[in-house]
Amino acid sequence: MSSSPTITPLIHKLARRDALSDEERSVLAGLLGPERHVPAGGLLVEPGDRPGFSTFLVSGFCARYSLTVDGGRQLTEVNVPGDFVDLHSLLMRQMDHGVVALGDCVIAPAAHADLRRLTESHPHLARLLWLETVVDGAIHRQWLVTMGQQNAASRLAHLVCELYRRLESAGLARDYRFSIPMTQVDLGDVLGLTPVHVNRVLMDLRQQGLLEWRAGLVTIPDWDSLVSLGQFDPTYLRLQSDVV
Amino acid sequence: MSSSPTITPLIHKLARRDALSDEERSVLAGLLGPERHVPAGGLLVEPGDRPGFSTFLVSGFCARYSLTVDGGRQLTEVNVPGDFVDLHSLLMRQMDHGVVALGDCVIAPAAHADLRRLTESHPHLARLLWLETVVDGAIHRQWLVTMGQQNAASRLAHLVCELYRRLESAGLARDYRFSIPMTQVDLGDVLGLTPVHVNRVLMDLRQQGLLEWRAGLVTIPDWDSLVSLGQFDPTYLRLQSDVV
DNA sequence: CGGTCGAACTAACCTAGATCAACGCCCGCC
DNA sequence: GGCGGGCGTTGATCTAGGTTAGTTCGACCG
Repeated sequence: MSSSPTITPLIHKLARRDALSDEERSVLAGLLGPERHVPAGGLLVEPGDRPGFSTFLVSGFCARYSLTVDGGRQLTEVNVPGDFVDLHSLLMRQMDHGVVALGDCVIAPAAHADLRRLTESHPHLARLLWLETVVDGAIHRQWLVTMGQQNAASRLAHLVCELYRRLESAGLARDYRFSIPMTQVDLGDVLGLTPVHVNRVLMDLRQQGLLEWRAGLVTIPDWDSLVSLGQFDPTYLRLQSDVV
Repeated sequence: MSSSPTITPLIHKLARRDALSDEERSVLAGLLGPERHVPAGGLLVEPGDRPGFSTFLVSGFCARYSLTVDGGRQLTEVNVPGDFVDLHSLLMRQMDHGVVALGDCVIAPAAHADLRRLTESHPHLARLLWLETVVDGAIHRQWLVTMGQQNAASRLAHLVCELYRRLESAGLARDYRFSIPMTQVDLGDVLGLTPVHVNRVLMDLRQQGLLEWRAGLVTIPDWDSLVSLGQFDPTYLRLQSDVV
């Protein structure tokens, strides 16, 4: 069980928030189990599940979703490589939502028993993981603000800005372009819009030269304008150090 | 510094989720500092603050809010007595949002230094507090679902159901009635609606015999219908035991 | 090589909710 | 005892986004 390269994104991510000792790094290295592949559209977790482990996203993209009784689907967060998609299931045993693979994903489990043991033996690491779940909450709050106060174009702009910064920070985006396997239907489920209207907004932003989103490839020709349209302020993502 | 009655709602709340030892109870009892009063409309925390303590709501109601550049205000959670309103500030130092008193409030601080010490010495308690922040995230997710998928009337119905169950669980509501100092403007800021439309929806539900909301006093004549209108399922609130 | 399926795109029409503008009520204040 | 400011209420009008019902195009497949 030597440390696999799987874990390095997690170490990088936590170390960006606060310094990690060598010992802490080696504890993290022992946390993840064997990798597993999930095809596009597959479910990593289903609502109501009581998993015995939390799932770490090694590569690919997935999203948390909830279904409504009348057939609606709302995506409540998009996860990028380096994220724990359901770390909170350590505390809240039964999943209140599912997680769907947007494209092909590689995931690795971290057993709850090990995580619980970690909270006993390594409180500083535990606080860093706690912070991960707290940042999820901050992302949710920000999405609530955009849903409640901004129109479709602003919401879309905000989402693209958030994804770009998070991917950039994970080393998966640069030069204002990135690729992500989300269809216009998926976007509608994130933004609370119909696919038809997503398309209209997308065409509109394209014509204004603010955004290209074609075949999973996103290009941002005018970052500043997109930021101001989406009223995007990245503070809530806590991508810089924030000692805990 | 003997234990004040201030702390008992917190002990009750945590004990509802998992058994607490006498020693854990006494640690909690030593956590809260002296009470402070905040008048209606006052700010418990402002965006950008870096508080050295987390604020516990002893009595009254408050709400987390974010402001947008064009003058909008979005309330992202309503807090009821027994809630920590900014427990996450222990991890995420700088506040990404503010907290406003909806009516007169009594609050008590828990020093971050003490909380951090608690995570070292009492991991089980730490996990219970972690769960508190995780439940906040679940509430945010549920609100995202209602914002994205439900119309004004359903959103309002859902909010009232959530408030009733949370207040009931805190011993502050029974017989399908409770009082809460929220104006129609506040409701609009929660639901992402204009006060005008909140009023129309309220009048409508009143005429249908589903809901009375007058002068801060809420009455639910037909709980089942309100639940089904709001598609309310209380699981996400974790009001029952959920061993951690 | 035609057939099917998923995804992007388009157009015509419709409604939930916003906007704007009053008006009444109550309560605290000068 | 008048008066100004929240708060609730109402009506007329407007618009962002939903609904319905397509077309197009490329990828895969038998």
